[in-house]
Amino acid sequence: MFSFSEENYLKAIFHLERKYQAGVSTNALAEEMETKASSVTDMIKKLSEKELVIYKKYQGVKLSELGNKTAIKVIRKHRLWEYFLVEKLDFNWDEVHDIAEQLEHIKSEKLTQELDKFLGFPKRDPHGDPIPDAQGNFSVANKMLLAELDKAEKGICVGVKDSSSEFLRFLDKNNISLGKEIKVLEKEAFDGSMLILIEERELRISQLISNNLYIKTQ
Amino acid sequence: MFSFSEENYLKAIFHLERKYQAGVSTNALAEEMETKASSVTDMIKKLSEKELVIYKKYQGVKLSELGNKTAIKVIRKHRLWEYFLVEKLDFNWDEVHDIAEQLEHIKSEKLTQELDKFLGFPKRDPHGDPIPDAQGNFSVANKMLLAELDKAEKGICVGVKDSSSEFLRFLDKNNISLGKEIKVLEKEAFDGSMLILIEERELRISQLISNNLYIKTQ
DNA sequence: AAATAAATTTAGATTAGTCTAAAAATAGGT
DNA sequence: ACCTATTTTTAGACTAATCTAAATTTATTT
Repeated sequence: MFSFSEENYLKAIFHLERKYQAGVSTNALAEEMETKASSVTDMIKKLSEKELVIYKKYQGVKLSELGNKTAIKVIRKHRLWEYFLVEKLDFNWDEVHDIAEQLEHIKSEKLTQELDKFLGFPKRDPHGDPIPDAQGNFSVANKMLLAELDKAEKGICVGVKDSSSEFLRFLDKNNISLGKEIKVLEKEAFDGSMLILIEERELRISQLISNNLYIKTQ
Repeated sequence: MFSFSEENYLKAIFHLERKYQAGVSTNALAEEMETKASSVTDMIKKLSEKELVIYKKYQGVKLSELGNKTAIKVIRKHRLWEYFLVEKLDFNWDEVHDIAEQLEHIKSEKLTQELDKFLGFPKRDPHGDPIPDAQGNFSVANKMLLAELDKAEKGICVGVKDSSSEFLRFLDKNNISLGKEIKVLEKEAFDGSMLILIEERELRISQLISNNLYIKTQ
């Protein structure tokens, strides 16, 4: 079907499209893929020939219908495997990304379906991201960043924006996990830090932290 | 670490070494890998530079200590995944080979260990082949081919030599599965076929079949 | 609107893995 | 021991994915 590299580009474009609806630039894609702009141009041409993306020179790329469908399939597999690793093999949520990056490219419709069934058709991966179903549908939660909450407001922690091992381990260390309620006690205008209440504990967190935690209000 | 292709060559050499202890020929390897002899020579050179095989021009190859260890790790993963697919995801034993061929290349020591633990440290895969443990040790069963049994002898079916989907489905259709007792009622010298007794049923099977079924006698 | 800066593409090279065709080495038969 | 057939290796080419460096296009600034 498609190569690992092609699938990785599609996934990257999919994610970047959320940020740049007008079209994903070559440089943005190069940064996301940790490669050079010239390599990106080459690959985009190939994806364009295969009708996976819409591309006009110098104008950036967008996923075609087919490209979108393909990207979602890869993301579905990635998130199902992450769920499997955490729920069945006792991995911590900070250890699963790199392994899922490999597993997401395994080609077998039946495997994906059976895995989904075995896991009980989970709706979200360990980082709170929605898992697309077999038809490619997934819920787009009405979540917001903790940093956007005002003083005295509260919400449930539902996801992380940064899912690096470093950030996740920081959260573990401070006993912040998905599903817990967080209330903003104070906001410091000077540095953007905030004092929060979580499980009876008061905790001061920097803006970098609150900018990477997704919250659902009420 | 090593590429998919390198790992596949190591695995192929490992399997062929059982047949050709003196060294695996370029042509034998080419046939096993379904590629050309010239491609094999190129790859052998690379494996030799990486000290995975012992190679002298025109003399065939053998796995080095490192090559052997590496091949066994890949085989361990292949068989663990096959077990997973059959026991946890309800795959039939004839459907798992190609998927395991992909999964065997996933790189993560921890994943392999946790999967092994999750599965309860199984000793054999769905085709009766032994699963190497974390140290690379596995039992070499004292099995023989059904075709080698004489009239009136019996044994337990413990494995298959050919694990193609076609052969396995033939066995399913005739209700022959691992663990069942088979008794040889008659042997036909002319065509090598035999009449066997399995679960009260009498069945005539060709030599091609009896040559691909492993039996353990007491 | 021209000059400059930034982004993007092109040209040409590189590596891994493969191929075909030709050359070289080994093995077998007499 | 020689001739022939088979096996194996070498030489040169191809594709996918990448790179550097140069050229081109677009964007920004004055």
